[in-house]
Amino acid sequence: MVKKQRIVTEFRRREILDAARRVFARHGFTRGVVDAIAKEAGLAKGTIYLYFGSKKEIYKAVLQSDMEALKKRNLERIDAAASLKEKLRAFIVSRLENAEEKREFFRIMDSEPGSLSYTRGQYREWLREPVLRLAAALEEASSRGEIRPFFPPEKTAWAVADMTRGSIQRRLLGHGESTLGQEADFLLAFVWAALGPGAAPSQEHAT
Amino acid sequence: MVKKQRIVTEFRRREILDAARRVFARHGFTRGVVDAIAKEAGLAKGTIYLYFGSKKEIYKAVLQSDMEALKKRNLERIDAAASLKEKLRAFIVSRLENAEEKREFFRIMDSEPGSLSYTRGQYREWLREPVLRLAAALEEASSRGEIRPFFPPEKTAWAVADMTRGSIQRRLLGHGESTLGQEADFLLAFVWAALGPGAAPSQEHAT
Amino acid sequence: MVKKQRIVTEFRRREILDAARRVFARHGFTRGVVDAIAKEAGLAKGTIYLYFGSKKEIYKAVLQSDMEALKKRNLERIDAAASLKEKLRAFIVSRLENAEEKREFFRIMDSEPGSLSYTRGQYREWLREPVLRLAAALEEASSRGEIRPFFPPEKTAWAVADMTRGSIQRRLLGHGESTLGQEADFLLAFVWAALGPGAAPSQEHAT
Amino acid sequence: MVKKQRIVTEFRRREILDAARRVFARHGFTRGVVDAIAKEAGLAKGTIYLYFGSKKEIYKAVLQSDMEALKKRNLERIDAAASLKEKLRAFIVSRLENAEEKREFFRIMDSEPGSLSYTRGQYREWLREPVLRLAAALEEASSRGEIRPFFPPEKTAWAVADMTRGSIQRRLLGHGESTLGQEADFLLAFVWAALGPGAAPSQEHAT
DNA sequence: TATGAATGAGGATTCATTCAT
DNA sequence: GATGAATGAATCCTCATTCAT
Repeated sequence: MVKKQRIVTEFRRREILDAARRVFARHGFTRGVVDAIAKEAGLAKGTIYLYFGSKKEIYKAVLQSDMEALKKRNLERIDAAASLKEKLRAFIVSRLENAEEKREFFRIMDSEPGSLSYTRGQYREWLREPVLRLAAALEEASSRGEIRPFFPPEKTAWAVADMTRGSIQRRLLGHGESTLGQEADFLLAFVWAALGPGAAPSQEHAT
Repeated sequence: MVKKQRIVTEFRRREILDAARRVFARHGFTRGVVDAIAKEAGLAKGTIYLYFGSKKEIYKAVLQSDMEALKKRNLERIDAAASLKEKLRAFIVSRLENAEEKREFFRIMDSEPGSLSYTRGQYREWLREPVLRLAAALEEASSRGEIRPFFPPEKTAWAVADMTRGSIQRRLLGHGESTLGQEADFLLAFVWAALGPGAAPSQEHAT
Repeated sequence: MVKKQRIVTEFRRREILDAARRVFARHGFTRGVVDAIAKEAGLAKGTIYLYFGSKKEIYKAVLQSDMEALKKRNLERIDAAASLKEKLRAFIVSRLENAEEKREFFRIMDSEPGSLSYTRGQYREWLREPVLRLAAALEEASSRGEIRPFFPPEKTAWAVADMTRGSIQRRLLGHGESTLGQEADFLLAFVWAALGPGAAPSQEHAT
Repeated sequence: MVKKQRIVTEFRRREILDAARRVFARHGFTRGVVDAIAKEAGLAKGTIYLYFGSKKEIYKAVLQSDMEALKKRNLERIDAAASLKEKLRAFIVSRLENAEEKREFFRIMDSEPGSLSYTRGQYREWLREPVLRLAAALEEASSRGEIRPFFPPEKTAWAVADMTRGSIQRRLLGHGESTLGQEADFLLAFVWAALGPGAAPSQEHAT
């Protein structure tokens, strides 16, 4: 029954990652001590090292697995949407929901990255694909005349991502009084106002 | 001559903060060791503790003083601008320039914060005032009919801040091939396209 | 069938000792981890502890059993030899051959002993008997006038053992370019030159 | 007064090395814990690391410095001696005396080497020079007809070293009832009997 | 004031040993 | 008997902070 072995091992790894995620979310990487992770997982310290080679590896695994999952979900949502507007909404809503659900992961992302010269870069890496997917949709819509053709698709897509991210952070900090839906509505409306069909941008009183 | 005392003390503090900023920018908080700061400042380690109570205090002071200065400059630039559009440009350009110039500070902001459960929050605190200033300008312009009245001023202002921040980060990571000016132009154009006078946003095919 | 039990047990013990010998030879006592021994023996770690109480015990058992075997062979060879010279050659050659064959054991002996305050002492213990046998032969030969009567038999026997040991070590380190036979020939010739019938030693130009 | 700094530092290093030597002599490398070294030196653990980068480095430094000193003394003694016989005595006596005086060092050498794949090799390295010096003297004496020309000088010199080492070890283990002088006398007599002018070795009943 | 040597608490990692299955 | 997952004591090393000079 080798299969069972695998499953148990996988289960333990997941337990540890879950514990680690909580600990890292609370204290960041440096102060998220292995002892705490072990305790949180209900295991002895040594046991942790049966499943992971080092604390850093745990950290990376937490981020990796979460990012992977989130990216996947993100892309699916975008792809499932038919129109550009729907895709934009899918991107925004999906990310806001992810943040709601994976609060801990986002807290880590928001907390202690660069020192490891890993997190931040990895994070953008993860974002890149959905953003590029969005950019492609923008480009297509632009060529079809659905939206104003003035804005470079990739820059635009990143701008959408940045605004969404800001919303998420404010929500994580408890600064948001509006609901998730309101937040999404605002962002979509704002973006669409900029992109949507209409007069060329800033043709009046140029700087 | 107590005054002179003061001045010397202030001078030393500044020296230490400058050294610390460089060190923290290079290595983050945890790995930015006091020894390195002392060496960078050309002082003995013990001396550091004559001017600051702890490493954390130094860290806070670095951020505090930088934030303060940047905020001040930011506000001045906004206030000096006459029209809303100019104010928006002032906000965006000023921040991009700040990032260019105070690269180290921004690298810190971008690197190891939350673990201290201090940085990130403080950062938003600093941003808040300029953002609110922008929001006020938006509100006024809105009431004067200069821009579309559909978007809540504060949310809008934060969105502008978020997009700008994203640009800064991409530039810090070396991902930006465009010049600072191009970046600013795009952001302004995008924002203005959303805000600018014209048809109401997304009144067509509502979701 | 208790007997069968015994046999199986003995077999397992031997398997473990063989594995342990290889591991200890490669890594010494401290770094020769039980895990490695288990793997080498094709057993689970826990199983090891069914046959030995502790890692130290395994270590001792390895040395003990090897020493025992080597000592036995050594004594037999000495006893089988007729003349003193033959006995000397038997002692030297036997040890050189042992080292060749039980390279691993000698590598252990040569590697990490004293820390356990056991090995080194044990090693001499093992040597003692063959050395004393040699000493007895020397004494007899001396009394029969076969060799110079000037040297205390035991000291002499130890000297022979020491020279042989040095040769072995140099061979283990790869420093020996000469064959086993040449090495033995030299040692025997040297010893015999000192002992052999002839003028009294150092009677000329005394110190 | 930079000089003073140097001296104090050097003094501390020496203190630590002395403490470490004692600890390593007692427990070997693995079990000679840094804590014990610190305590033995009357310092805090952290202080140790101000003077040495790692435990291994301390260990190497102990051996290195001792070997260096001993080698130097050894060579001087050999060089100071006029005749071959005197040189042999110098070599033997010097090493026996060294062992007496630097008992701890020899205990380390005798205890836990190979695992570090450093000690043992280093040790022979240290020995090599005096041994080769001796070999050179043997060769010369041989060519001058002072001693029998039958034995390869280097092999002979190593044999002398091996016998001496054996004596030292037995003394360290407390097995020696004879005085240092007696021990030296025996070794010298034995060697000289083998080398000294006289009949060719083993010309009778060859094997 | 300034120094920098000394401190020691804190944290990651290893590995002999145990024990439930 | 056999297993190998789990344990946690033991150990090295780091670094913020103190303090005698």
